[in-house]
Amino acid sequence: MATIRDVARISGYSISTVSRTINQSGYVSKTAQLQINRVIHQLDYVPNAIARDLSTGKTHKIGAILPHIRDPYFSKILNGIMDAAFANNYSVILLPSEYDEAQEMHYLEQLKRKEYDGLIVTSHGIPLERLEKYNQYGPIVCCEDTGAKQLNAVFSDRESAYTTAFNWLKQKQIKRIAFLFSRRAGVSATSSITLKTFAQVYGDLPPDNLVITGVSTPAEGYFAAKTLNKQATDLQYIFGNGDDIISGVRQYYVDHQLPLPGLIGQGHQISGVAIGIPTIDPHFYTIGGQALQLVLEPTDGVRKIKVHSDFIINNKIDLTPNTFIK
Amino acid sequence: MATIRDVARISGYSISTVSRTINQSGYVSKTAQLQINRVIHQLDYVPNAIARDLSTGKTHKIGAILPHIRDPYFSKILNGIMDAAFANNYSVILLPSEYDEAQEMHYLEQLKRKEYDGLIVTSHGIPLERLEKYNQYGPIVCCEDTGAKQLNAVFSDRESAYTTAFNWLKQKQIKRIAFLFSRRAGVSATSSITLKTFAQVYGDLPPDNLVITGVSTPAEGYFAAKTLNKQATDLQYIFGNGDDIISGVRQYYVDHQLPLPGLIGQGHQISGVAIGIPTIDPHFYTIGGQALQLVLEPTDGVRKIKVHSDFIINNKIDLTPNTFIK
DNA sequence: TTGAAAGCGGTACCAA
DNA sequence: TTGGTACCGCTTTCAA
Repeated sequence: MATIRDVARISGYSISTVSRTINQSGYVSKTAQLQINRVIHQLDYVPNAIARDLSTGKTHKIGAILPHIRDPYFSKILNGIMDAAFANNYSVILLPSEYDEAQEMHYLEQLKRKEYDGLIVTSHGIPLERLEKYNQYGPIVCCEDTGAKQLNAVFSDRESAYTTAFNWLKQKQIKRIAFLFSRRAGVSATSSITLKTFAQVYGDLPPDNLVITGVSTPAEGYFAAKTLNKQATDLQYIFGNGDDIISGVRQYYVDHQLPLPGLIGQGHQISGVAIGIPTIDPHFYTIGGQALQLVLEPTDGVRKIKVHSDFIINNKIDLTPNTFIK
Repeated sequence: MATIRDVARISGYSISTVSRTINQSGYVSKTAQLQINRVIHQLDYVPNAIARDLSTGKTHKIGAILPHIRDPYFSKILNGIMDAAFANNYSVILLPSEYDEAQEMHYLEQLKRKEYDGLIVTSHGIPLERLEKYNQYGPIVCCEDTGAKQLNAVFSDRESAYTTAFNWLKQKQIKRIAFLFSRRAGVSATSSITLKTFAQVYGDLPPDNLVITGVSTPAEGYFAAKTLNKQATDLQYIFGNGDDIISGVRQYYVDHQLPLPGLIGQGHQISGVAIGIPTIDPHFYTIGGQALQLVLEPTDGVRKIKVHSDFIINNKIDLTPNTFIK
């Protein structure tokens, strides 16, 4: 592989002149350019990216920590990040964590090592305090409400959509509502907000036997339905943590020819449209895009950006091409 | 940010000794280790990844070219790549192309510039010949049958599943079958194989008005259904290029209260399970994993790996947790 | 067991 | 317009 030194030597010009030619910066005579470009072509030379990165101190890469991409939630957010990165001439590195703290720490260390120029944390297992500490080593953006913490955030304003949804249920005289969460309220911000909003509308938290945690796949939804069917009588609605998951729930009732309770999904995914259930659309694609924008921004202080979310009652296929991208 | 030089200076040892301590290579006395580690800790020092990459000539990153990740096809394959990369201590860089040739060329150039150690091409717009040329600059693996080309490949053996599916249809006396493709047969390998296999079983290609191309979203599926319903009478089955897309097709018939033709999907996605249609499962997750394995392998010659695919008639939710990951 | 020094392949300042 | 050269921060060989 030819280097800039080879080009310089063979063309008879100096390294500096070659560098200037490559980067089209500073003064280079037409003749020099011609000569140098000829040699570059002849040697099939291209500058080495790593060397350039080292010299400039930038990698033009942003790391995206996500538990996994099995869930459309993360696919959508990632898609938002990716498109925005692309538009800004950055590329994104996938950093799967499975919520493992050690793994997440590893990625934070990599930020410190300048493996990437910034970090987007879509979801995490480690406490926010830890993230906060690593902010000094490079820009970090979280995709959740970081509250009083000194951490950039882009997150969905779910309260409004949840409030709308719960009021809609209340108006329909619905009382017995079950909840599905992936992680329990202490750990997951989403779970806490859901329950808090519910309590605001209904005046009280749901009973323990109507809150199921540890559900994050359709199959787990299926089993959650089994549990609910056993322990909860008169169940009227199930508020799920994803349309796909609710599909699993529904399957259980269908398989056992049981009367189907009302279902509400989240994520505005295809599966929800297929079975025509109401859903919460938190606009993950937008969140991802904003997060990337923020991580690239010169960080004078901390910024928190709230993204609007919707409760979609009449959930039918959107005929605008490419809508499900987002 | 402290450098290895700072550590050397302050600890009183040489750079080499510090380096050896960090990498636990070569001989370092216990005392030296202790001293040096103390200084490392005190300075909050971590080695710079870019400098290390430059020195070793490796980035520990693999680029994954994909048109987009809206389609579960690419999510699954990406998931396979990602998990395998993780297991091998590599990370993956997302390289979205939208099938744009210029963009794909750009990524190939980046490979040449050593931006990553290897490249996985899940799908592409540029001709294989082009890819072949760039093989010299770093390992490239394609996720399709590369035929006689000198290009590593990991791909799905779809013929067998397609043959099974078409025989199943034939046995049911089904004659009028429509096809949905994202790109036309000349461009897309999948389309060609589908039609070829169909012809083998049925003895003839489907009539032109039963082949719809340019369909790659549920919304486009919806419109395709509209077209089919107009121009194709007696339609018995629709063979779609994705479960999600077929969901869009189904929606059209449901919306207009038309008799639903038989539907066959592809990808083994949740949406297909939700509406209980037969589907082709090409095991994309496995393909992604194998592709990564291959790109890391010391490349003595070219390898082609075929991954088995299934025709799933009784498509119900798989109750093994996490199955839809794959 | 340790250290000097030559890379790795660029960038960019400053002098000519 | 051009070139010399000091970085960027680490690895690795070889001699001491």
